[in-house]
Amino acid sequence: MPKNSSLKTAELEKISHLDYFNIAISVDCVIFGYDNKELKVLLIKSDLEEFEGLYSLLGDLVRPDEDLDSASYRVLRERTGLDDVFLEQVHTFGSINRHPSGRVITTAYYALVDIKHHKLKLNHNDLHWHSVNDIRKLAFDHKSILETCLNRLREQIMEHPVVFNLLSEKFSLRELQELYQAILDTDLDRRNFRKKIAIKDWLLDLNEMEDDVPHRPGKLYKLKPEFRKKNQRRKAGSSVLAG
Amino acid sequence: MPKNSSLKTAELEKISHLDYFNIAISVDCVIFGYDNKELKVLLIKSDLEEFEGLYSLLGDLVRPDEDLDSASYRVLRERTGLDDVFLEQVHTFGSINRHPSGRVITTAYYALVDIKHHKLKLNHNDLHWHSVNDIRKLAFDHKSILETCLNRLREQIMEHPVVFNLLSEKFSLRELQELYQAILDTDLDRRNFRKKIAIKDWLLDLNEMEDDVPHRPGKLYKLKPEFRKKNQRRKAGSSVLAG
DNA sequence: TCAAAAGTGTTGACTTTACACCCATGA
DNA sequence: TCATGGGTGTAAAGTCAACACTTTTGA
Repeated sequence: MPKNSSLKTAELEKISHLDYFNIAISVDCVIFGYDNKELKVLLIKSDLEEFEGLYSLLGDLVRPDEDLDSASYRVLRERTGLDDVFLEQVHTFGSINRHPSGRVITTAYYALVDIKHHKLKLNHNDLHWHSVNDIRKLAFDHKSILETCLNRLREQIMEHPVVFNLLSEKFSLRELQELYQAILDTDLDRRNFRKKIAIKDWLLDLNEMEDDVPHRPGKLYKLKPEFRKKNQRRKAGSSVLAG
Repeated sequence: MPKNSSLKTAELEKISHLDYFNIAISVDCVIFGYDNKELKVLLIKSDLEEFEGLYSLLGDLVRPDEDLDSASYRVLRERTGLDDVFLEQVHTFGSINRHPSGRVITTAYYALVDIKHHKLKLNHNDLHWHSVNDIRKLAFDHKSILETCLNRLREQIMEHPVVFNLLSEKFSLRELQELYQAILDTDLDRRNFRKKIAIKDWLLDLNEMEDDVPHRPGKLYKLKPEFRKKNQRRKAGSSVLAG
């Protein structure tokens, strides 16, 4: 018994919304990896004739029964086989003509994966890792999406312990510094870098040494478990069901 | 003449997208104002029966022929009459059940307006300014959207000259400090605050004094013109046409 | 024995914080 | 003459950037 007769119910409003269900929504994932002292991004050959020869980010339309985070997580899982991955929403791109097939608004996420993880299996011949620095042109507005995500990554890395998702579990301080340098595209002072990392107190000294380097080996560290966060929501939800 | 016959054209792909045109997309604006030493937000009484008695943010569905920024700008203009407003995208909320009328994904923006601007005209009886600190419950997931936008605002204000959009053109350093305190919900040291603002070099000394205060009047300042940015894209586009 | 990187401290510049007094104005 | 806020400087603590030498290891 509504007091105010001008109130609509959700059911009634649904009808008037129908006109607007003609914009599609997608997610695009900027999947970063790290190899050979370079920051990489996972790209696929575009399957649209309009963009023949160009690469694009990995994305898909959002399904009616999944939320945005799940959709990007699904894209990631389908393309890489990985299911415990750091993933963060960055920005939504909604220019009218950004997609030649029609009106598609896309929400961009960035993901950080260990390019050497044993579970990583690229599921498609046209999927390849590209050095971020070498990328000139991408399909759609994906170059601009990539830049936005790279900027976000750069803002995050000194404040939050995220880059460890790009490394194997054990790493030396040299490897860590090289990774920071690759992301920031700059050189860092070794002593200052080590001091800064020490203050954060993110690392656990494993009392192990590198054994595969052609020079004096460094100590190995791993991220303290309390700072691992990756994709919490998913982990909680699925691990109960998976038993 | 495509070399690879598996390439689709955009026209072909359009068909397979049709299944997905059943998610609506909206924008929601967290419109901040400042009055009486309190940070305010503009809310409207929800017109959905499900949320009777609750307030909600100002939003609307995105039209097929407008981009996201334009849509949020339109909401702002329609609701406040203002057309030169600071507006920034914050985050996109896409939980499956966030809207009782169906699947609606929303992109949140925050706006900063001068609550005393002579052009400001609230176009609806159920539109009111609410103290951010007093808000308990909002319709939909709007409380969480508000919190996300408030956090973003707090992150921005020391780095970027944005808060001036909440003040009249001329203001004293006391007014500016009170505004920062309202946004951050904390007290600031007067001398340190003034030093910090002086270093930014954002302000122009107008060589005028307050004349409406019951105590010693302070100097008046305004933001240097080169730091005004508000909604650049719109201004550029419309001013040419408007002549 | 050489090449490569590990490991490690100090100094100066700068930034941040805490803190107190006199002044100008209107009521 | 009182209450209110305007306006101002300094010292101590902390942070940041620059910089060099000795050690360990593998080749």
